[in-house]
Amino acid sequence: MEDLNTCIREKANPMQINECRKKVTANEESFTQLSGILALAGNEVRLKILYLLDQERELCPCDLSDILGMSIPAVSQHLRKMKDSNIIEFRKEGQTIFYSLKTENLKVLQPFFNIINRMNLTPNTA
Amino acid sequence: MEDLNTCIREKANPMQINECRKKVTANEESFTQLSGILALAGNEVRLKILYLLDQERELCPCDLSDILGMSIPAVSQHLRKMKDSNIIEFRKEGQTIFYSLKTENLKVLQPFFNIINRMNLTPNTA
DNA sequence: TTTCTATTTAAGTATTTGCTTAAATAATTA
DNA sequence: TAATTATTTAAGCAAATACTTAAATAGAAA
Repeated sequence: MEDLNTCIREKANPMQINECRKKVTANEESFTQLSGILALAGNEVRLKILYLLDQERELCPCDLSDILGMSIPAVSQHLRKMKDSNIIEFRKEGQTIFYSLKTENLKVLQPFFNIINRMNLTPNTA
Repeated sequence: MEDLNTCIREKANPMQINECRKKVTANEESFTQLSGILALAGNEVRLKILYLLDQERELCPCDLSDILGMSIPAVSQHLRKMKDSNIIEFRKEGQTIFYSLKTENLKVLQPFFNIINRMNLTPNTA
């Protein structure tokens, strides 16, 4: 009873643990970047927004609010988060702002959209 | 000044909005499921754990704690979360518990691991 | 200019998250 | 049996989230 909550298994493989440590540190940046994008897409509202932007090419906060049935500020704050993380961009047309996906991140996001479309292969049961 | 914070654009396309609503409701379940998995992988610690489980086939909380440099209870709670969401499973060997990825979810997770591996194509600058 | 429309921003709040430490389980060994 | 080891669970807490409402900004139309 000297080092409580520390668990140093006799059967542990120090070589394996060391190799794993190396892999983690070598990819540290990738883990940070990727988990950031996944965290954004890991919110149901934002995943829907991303999916809709992919489908429609571009949409404004007003329409998104209408489609998703939630307040405009709520939508706007989600859009800002994604804009700040550089996964979406916008263009102005009068007082309307159209948001769209940044093509750079499509490689990461496209598989998700494919999954969503593939998951729902029974649109009308007829 | 009658319906503040509601924005009904004249230029909005009601057809488009209606189609979008349909798409969202048709895929409601997919959005919930997928965003759940993405939220799990959207945490940097958990993404590392998933990556390591993929690389090593299976690992115990003790070794993961050692590799990641964090407390065993912290690791254990992440593992529980992923076990509860059915993306990992475990087997017992004595008092050691080995966690591994559930193969069902590999289709969703594999692209992430590929991205991590591809992101780091300059391991040693020599 | 004033009013209206589209959007953002700010402030407040309830909920969730991810850790900490301490205690509880459960299998193993002495 | 008691002590050790591997792990989980519980309680507590600071920080992050995601909404709300109200106010601010800015372009368009009257």
